[in-house]
Amino acid sequence: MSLPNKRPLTLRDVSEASGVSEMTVSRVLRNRGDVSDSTRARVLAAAKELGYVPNKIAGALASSRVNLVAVIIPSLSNMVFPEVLTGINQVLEDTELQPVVGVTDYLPEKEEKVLYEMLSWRPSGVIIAGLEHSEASRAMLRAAGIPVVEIMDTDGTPIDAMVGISHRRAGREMAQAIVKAGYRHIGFMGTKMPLDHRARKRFEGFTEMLAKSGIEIEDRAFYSGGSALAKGRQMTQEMLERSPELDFLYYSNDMIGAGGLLYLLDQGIDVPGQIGLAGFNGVELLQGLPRKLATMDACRLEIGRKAAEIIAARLGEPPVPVETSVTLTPTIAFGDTLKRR
Amino acid sequence: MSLPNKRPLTLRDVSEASGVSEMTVSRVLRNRGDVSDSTRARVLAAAKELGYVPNKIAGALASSRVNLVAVIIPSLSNMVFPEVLTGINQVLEDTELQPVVGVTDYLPEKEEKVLYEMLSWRPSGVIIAGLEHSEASRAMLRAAGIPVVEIMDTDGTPIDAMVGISHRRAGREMAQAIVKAGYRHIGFMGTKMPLDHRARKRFEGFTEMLAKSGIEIEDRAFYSGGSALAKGRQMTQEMLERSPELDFLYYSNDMIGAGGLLYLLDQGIDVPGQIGLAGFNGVELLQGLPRKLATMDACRLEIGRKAAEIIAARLGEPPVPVETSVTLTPTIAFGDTLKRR
DNA sequence: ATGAAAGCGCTAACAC
DNA sequence: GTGTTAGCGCTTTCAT
Repeated sequence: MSLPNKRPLTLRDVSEASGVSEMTVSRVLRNRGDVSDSTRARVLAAAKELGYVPNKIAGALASSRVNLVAVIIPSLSNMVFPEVLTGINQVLEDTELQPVVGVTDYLPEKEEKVLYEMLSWRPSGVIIAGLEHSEASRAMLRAAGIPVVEIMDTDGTPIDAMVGISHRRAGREMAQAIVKAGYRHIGFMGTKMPLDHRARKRFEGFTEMLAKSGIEIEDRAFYSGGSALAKGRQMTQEMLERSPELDFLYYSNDMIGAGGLLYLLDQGIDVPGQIGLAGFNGVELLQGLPRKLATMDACRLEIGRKAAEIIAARLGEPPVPVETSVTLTPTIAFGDTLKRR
Repeated sequence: MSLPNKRPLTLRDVSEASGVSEMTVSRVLRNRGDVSDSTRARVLAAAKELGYVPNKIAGALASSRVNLVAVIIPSLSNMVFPEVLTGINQVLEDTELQPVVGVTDYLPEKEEKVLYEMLSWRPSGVIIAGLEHSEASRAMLRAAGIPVVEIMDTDGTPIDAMVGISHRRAGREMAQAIVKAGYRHIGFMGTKMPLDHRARKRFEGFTEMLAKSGIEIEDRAFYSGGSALAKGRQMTQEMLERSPELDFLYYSNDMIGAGGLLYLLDQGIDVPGQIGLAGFNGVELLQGLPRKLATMDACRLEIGRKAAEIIAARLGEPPVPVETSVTLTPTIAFGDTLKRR
């Protein structure tokens, strides 16, 4: 531990301090090849003494191996992606691989930029949310020549591999459960995000299945920005004032659904008797609410784990062949806001 | 856009495709130096045609410049750090710098590991949460010879620069407000995290100020894991059953505070008349609750912004001198759960 | 305005 | 077990 040098330390410094060749120092620091215990000890002592931190940039260039996995997601703020990251981390922790996260804010141009930026670091693999990407992004991913796992959604064709759930089917199943429970006058609330393809697909599946029972959504509302809980409250109030005949409210995410639930309880409305409710995602938050919102788990942790496993398997030596398409099946949690039939 | 080659493209490929030297191609791609418009056009066309993505590893090694800023935080799951990241992003977006996030889970050993890992990529700067680090971590940070901004907390001495609030003072001020409002029997609930130094400092400031009024905390409880909202609910119930004399509950974060609030409202208890409540953080979620929890904003966005500004200023050409210690002052939001005096 | 040569700090491959 | 040599793909510097 010396005084702050201007010049960063190099292998050469450790080599000189320990009287061992750079090559041997390198071997010790990477636990490669045979090095005698005495030499190893001497090198480690010198490295520690100097406070040497290897330069991965040089290492990566020389070995053309980069232990990074690019993880590209739309957002960090809605609780769903952090959980996916947790799953990825859990798996990658047992490997040499390191996740590096990029955020796109649901913007294709930003996705393109982030992807370009990350690929320029030559990662060993990519995990990216969604199946919809700009043509340029798809081209980059194909050209990269590395494993690419598209996650969250399986309604489409992957570039390479995919892990997720069918949001269309999720929407259909919820519609089915609602109709089966006897609700007939349905309202929908969601985020104003034309680029959230998964929310869109859920909605499409939902309306499609309702149509089969001759039911149409009777009111809908979209929000953007602000506290989802507060918006859920406010939108629910507005919608019920506008459309008092509604007997079910379907929310595109649990947060606004929770806001709606709190509002209805406040008003003393009978849930799920007078009005039923359902959200989507299975967020942990719901556990603390006075009543449990019906929802559908998006299998976030599992998606993260599985995606990381595919990357790790592909990158293994030798590469293990793995399934390139994993569709998980979420189940409805009826909670206390959706009659069981 | 060619078929997936096994060998990644290099400058040389673009050079050959465009009939211009590698050096000139490099200049075009970085917008450096004088290049004739015709050459520039030819090069750009070739690069695009091939789908070339520059190799930053080689670039960084050659120029010994890396436009990365390491951001090291304890967690992504409690909403507070994503907001700090947003602030950092907002500022760095206007620069060449790119944040790279590492997560420590509040574990010093993991912090050390993550730091080592990140420093080995030779970032241009570090933003790291907290002032408490292992001796080895501090040594690494000093030896790195790059700007280091420690964030969130200013109760201590920074290695280089710091931006945050005084959690001790935050605790004291909340205690003061509570006593002033006439509450005398106080319970505390928090996370079981001996390594969350900021929560600890708030608690210390809180008890210290209470002591000045001759008041002592009469009951306390700690939790770990699970849904904070649910835990807040449950712990509040248990605490009030155990200590029915309490007239105020101070929570170490808003999430458990919100759980407590929902429980009390369920029970029909008069808040803030019979029992007052306060949390900490000013999370957006609270806006949707039936009643607003008293809290204190941790200035998360501003901390992120300011930290990034310091890094950017230090890294500018020429480096702009900046304050190395910024203490923001949060104010109490009384909401509907703390009598105003 | 463009090119040639040198080398960033490390590791692969081979020699001893 | 340990050392030597030759790059990895760029950018710097200097020449033209």
